[in-house]
Formats: sequence, C-alpha cells, structure tokens
Amino acid sequence: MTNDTRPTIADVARRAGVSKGLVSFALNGRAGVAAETRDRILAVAADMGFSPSLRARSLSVGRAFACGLVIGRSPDVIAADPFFPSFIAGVEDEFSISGQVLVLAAATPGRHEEDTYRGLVADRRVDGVILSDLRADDPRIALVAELGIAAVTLGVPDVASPFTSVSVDDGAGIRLAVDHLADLGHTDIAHVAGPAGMLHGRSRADAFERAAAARGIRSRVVATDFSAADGARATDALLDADIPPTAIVYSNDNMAIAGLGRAQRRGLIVPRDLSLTGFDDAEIGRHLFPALTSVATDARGWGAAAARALLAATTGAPAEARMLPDPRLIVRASTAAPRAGTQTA
Amino acid sequence: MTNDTRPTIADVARRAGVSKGLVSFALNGRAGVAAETRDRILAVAADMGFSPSLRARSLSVGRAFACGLVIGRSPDVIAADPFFPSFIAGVEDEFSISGQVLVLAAATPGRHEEDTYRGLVADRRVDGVILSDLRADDPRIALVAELGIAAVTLGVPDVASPFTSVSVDDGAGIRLAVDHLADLGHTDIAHVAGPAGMLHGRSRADAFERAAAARGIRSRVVATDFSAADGARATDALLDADIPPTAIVYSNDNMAIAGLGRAQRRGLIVPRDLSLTGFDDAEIGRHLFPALTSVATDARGWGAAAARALLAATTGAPAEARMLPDPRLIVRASTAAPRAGTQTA
DNA sequence: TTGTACGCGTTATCAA
DNA sequence: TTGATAACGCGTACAA
Repeated sequence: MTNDTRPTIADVARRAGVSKGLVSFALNGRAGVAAETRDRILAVAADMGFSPSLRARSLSVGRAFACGLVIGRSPDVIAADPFFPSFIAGVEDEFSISGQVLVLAAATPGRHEEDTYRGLVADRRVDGVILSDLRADDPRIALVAELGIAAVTLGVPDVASPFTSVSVDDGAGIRLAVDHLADLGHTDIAHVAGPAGMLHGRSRADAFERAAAARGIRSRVVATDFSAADGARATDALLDADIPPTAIVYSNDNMAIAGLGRAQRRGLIVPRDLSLTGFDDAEIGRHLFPALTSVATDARGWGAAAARALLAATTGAPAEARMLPDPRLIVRASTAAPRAGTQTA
Repeated sequence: MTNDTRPTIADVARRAGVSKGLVSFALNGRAGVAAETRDRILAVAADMGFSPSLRARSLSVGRAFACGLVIGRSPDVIAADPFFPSFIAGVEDEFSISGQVLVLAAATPGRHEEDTYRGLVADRRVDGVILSDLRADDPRIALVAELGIAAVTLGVPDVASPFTSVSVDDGAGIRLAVDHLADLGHTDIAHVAGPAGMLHGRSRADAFERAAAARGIRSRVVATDFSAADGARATDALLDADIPPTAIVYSNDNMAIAGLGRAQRRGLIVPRDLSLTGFDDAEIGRHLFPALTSVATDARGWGAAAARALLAATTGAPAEARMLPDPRLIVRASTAAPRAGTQTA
C-alpha cells in the first residue's frame, strides 16, 4: 500500500546471505550468532539503513510500544493546572529514549472515562496506562486490572491495587505551609481543600488538620472542586465568618490565585490582613502581586519516575510503592505575620 | 504471545463457513458479497464479538490510525498556556468518534524537534501531525512535507505549504481590544508582543499597529518570548518610560497577569492608572482583581476543526485554508477610561 | 544456523 | 456476480 521502499528484514537477509531469523537474532543481540556473522549482518543492515517495522513487530510480539494517559477532568480544570504539561514533559523525557510513545486520550462528551480505557485496550493501542487524579474507591483500578494491562498510579490508591504507585507526600508540603504560618504567629488558619472524593485533595486536607492540631491552631476546612471559581467562593465564605482566619492554605495554586483576587476585591491587603499559600508553584504565581508562597513539587521528575515505573511494569516487574522527594515550600510575599490585634478569640 | 482469546477473522470465517477474504469484504461493506451471505457473516461476527485487530490492519493497510502533536515549547511555557488543554480536548472530541488516537510527543533535552518528527514517521506511528505555534519561515513545513505524511497547520504559514490550514484571525481580536481602549479614551497604548519569530505573535503585533494607526493612537510594541517573566520585564520597561502608556494590550494572558502584578507592585491602581487586556481568556483571569479583560478564542472548537481537517487530509482531501469564527473581546474590570490629565503629550 | 509457521487482516488473482 | 485461494506486510519464535 505504502510506496515505502524501506528495506525489510528479508532484504537484509538476502544481501547478507543468511536467513531472516538470523538477522533478527543478530539485531537483537541474542546468542547463537557467530561474532563474525553478526558483524557482517549488522554492517549490511546499517548500510541498507534498515530499521525494523514497528508495526510488524507490534503484530508479532503483541505489544504497542505505547502507553496511555487518560484525562478525566474537564479541559477547563486541566488548563488551569500547571501540573500536566510538566508531568507530560517528564514522561517524554523517558519515553523518548526508550522508543515509547505517549497516547493521550480524553473522556469526551460522547465517550465516558471507562469507555476510553476500554477502547484503548480493545484496540491494543497501549501496553499500559498512567492513572492520575486518584479518587476515593477509584473504579479505574479494578477496571484496568480487569483489562489486563500494566499501570502505575500517581499516589497510593485507597483500594487494593496490583499496580506500582509513584507518590509524592503532599502532606509534607501542607505541613511545611502550616508550620511556616504558625511560625509567623498565625493561630487561626483555614484550608481550602479539593473534593474529598479525590485522594490528593483528601490527603492534603488530612495533613492540614493534623499539622494544625500539632501546632495548636484553630483550623477549618472547606471543600471545593479544585476550580478557581470554587476557590473564590470558598474564600468568600471564610472571609464572611464572624472571625475570619488570618491565613488560608489552598490545595492548589489556581484556587489560591482566585482567593487572592477575592481578598483584594474585598479591600484586604495581602499579606497584611490575610496570608495565603498555594500548592503546585505555578510559574505565574511568582509574578502576582504579592508573589504567591506555594508548595513546589517536581512534576517533571514525577512524570519521568512514573514513566520508568510503567516501562518496568510492562516488562513484568513486580508492583512496588515508590516515593519521590518531599515537596518544598517556596516562601514569597503572600505570607506574613498576622496583624497584631486582628485575632480576638 | 498474548493470551488473547479474541476471535480472529479466520474464526469468523470458519464459523460462517466462508473464506477470510469474504469476511473482510462483508465487514468493510464492499461489493461482491451476496446480501444474504453478508448478513450471515455480519451476524456471526457480531455474535462472536469480533472486531478486527488494529495492529494487523495497521500492518496490512499501512496506516497508524493515529495522529501526532509535537510540543516544541518548553513545558513551563505550555503550563502557563490555557490553549493546549482545551485544544487537545477539541481534538479528542473528533478523534474519539473516528477511532483515531492522539500521540503526544515532546522535544526533550535529548531529542530535538526535528528528530521527534522523524522518529514518529520512521516508526510510522502517525498518519499525520498538527503543526502548532507556527514560526517565521518554519522549517517544519518542508520537513513534514519531505517525510510524506499529512498535516494541518494552525494558522497560515509564511512559506509555501501543501497542507490545510485552520486559522483564527488573531488580528481581529487585537483590533477589538484596541478599539475598546480607544473608545474609552486612551490615546497612548502599548503592545507586549510575542516573539517576532512566531507567526501568531507577529500577526497580533501587526494588527495592533494597524489598529492603533487607524485610531490615531500613539503606539509602541515590545517583543517578548511569551513567558510571564518576559511579560513582567516588558511591563516594567514600558512603565519606566518618561511618558508611560495608559493602556497595555498583551499578546497572551500570562503576560497580562504578570504585567498586572508588576503594575500593582509599582503602586499603580488598575484600571485607574493603567488599563490592561489579555489574550486567550484563561479561566483564572476572571478571578483576578481586577478581573482581566481578554480576547477569547474557541480553542476547543479549533482543536475539533483541526482534527477534522487532518482526518480529511489523511484520506487524501486536497489542502485548503479554513477560517474559524473571529475571537471575541470579553470586557471585565482591567480596562477603564484613562485618568483625566494623565496624558500630557 | 536455517527453514518455516505464526500473528491477522487486506487485497489481488482466479475459478465457478 | 459470488466466492475461494493465496500472497503480502514484517518480524519473531521454534523445530529441525
């Protein structure tokens, strides 16, 4: 069909005067080929510019040499999330050197998440998938296990999982934020959390409550859907309280940015009247006024680690739980000591 | 290799008592199959839950049933760009219903852009690619043409191109912004542009100058690399001028947001002392204080249109130039009439 | 080391 | 016109 005149393995075999099988062995560096013969075959192959057809290989070995990432969230939410592009770049850092390719699929109006996974597997388009944005009792774990492909989860699921997990201790980041604020003298801190149904949202909220308790801080938590709009709403709700908090720890940067906007609209001066911290350390945060104090995770490193783990899993490596380095707190200008007398408990 | 017990076309043929070839013909609705026989074959196939192996099909017809998108920009810049996620969602809207898949590839530290395209084609992993972020004299046009795969360009290249283009008139959006500011009474407006080497950056800048001239407005343009950091720098430079502009039109939202931060840091009140407009209408913009006036394009619709065009191109449709609806200006709180007396020309 | 079957559809050729 | 047969795409794996 294609007018390809790419040399095939048969061409190489003919030119080298050996059989196809031997060429395959030589190319794959397997035993059973005399050194001299192998060198000759390799020379001929190189000379002819031969490279094996991925498609034929894919058909015969039953692998796709591709992995998938299914985006479940709406594009608006993703668009606001600095995590994915960096994460994907990290995945590519690994894939590009191992000849893998990343297949991106999105649940669309006409195709639900589960169908997306099923479709990918039905067509054998991927050897494995990256499961991100883990949810409570996430049905994808069982689904992907049933479908029989490899997977890695970003974070540790709250259900039994046969897959390798690659995690960052979000909680440690939240603790850094709380401790930072406590050190500044805050005694009444709120947390604008993600949905309880999302594991990282929940773990950040849990960590917040524990860290606040450990420092004897008055704490409250309000759940959101992680969107900027909801972050703004939550901020308003908190600031409408009889005794508003003097600091707010947000579960992501978007909400923190929206919260900052909200506070400023109300005439508050940040950080004088209210301290804010974000999570993700989005590039834009450092250009706001005031620049946003935020928790930084290495999304790119995470992507690379997940890709490595997934590659290992597709070749049969046993599942394990990997931890990445803890996030760091990048202190900027959105946090300061609370105004004296602000707090009248 | 795989322990698949998926029925093959041979199984269907056996069960239906016909040959493989006939099954193929029946399935693909080709002539030469008696209606009755075809119905029987189809019934058997459906009964067995047969679906053709994409891999085998791919091998025999020489198509990948996948298209690629190569990300050339650094992840930091992409992360800040709300365009891609929405665009990709739009692409998926189309691909998901036509059984195509989107392969995402990124230039990585170890692999340059050109090699990324070459790799994708060498392995025949894609039937076509989407060329985004067109540059001046973009070498990718000739490269992809040479590689012999289909493509669509986002915007019209400034070099001869054999590919379909799918474009939005950025300039119309910029004109809306300039006219809006002029209507408010601004007579000295600056443009923080993208790099001259990027076509959409350049076309926005050109449109800006034309629109300003048409309204008799004093204009100046400063080029950036599209990053927030550069947007901040450009803003500082403009505000350091002896007679700073009373309004700034930014070529994207990130720079506008960074510019807003910069202005505020200098003690300016936006929009009282300075009006700002963005481009992209990122979700976060409406939550800033003040909410950002911005030019909105339908990124998702653009993605869907590009996907449709690419699909058509892979099946041999002739190249054409498609235009999408003009962008709209979303007026929010970052623009207002200039302060009386501010401008002493 | 070689020969060959195999993975699985598609399509060209040919017979009825 | 309806259908069967076989070659093809290309690499891998196993028996000989």
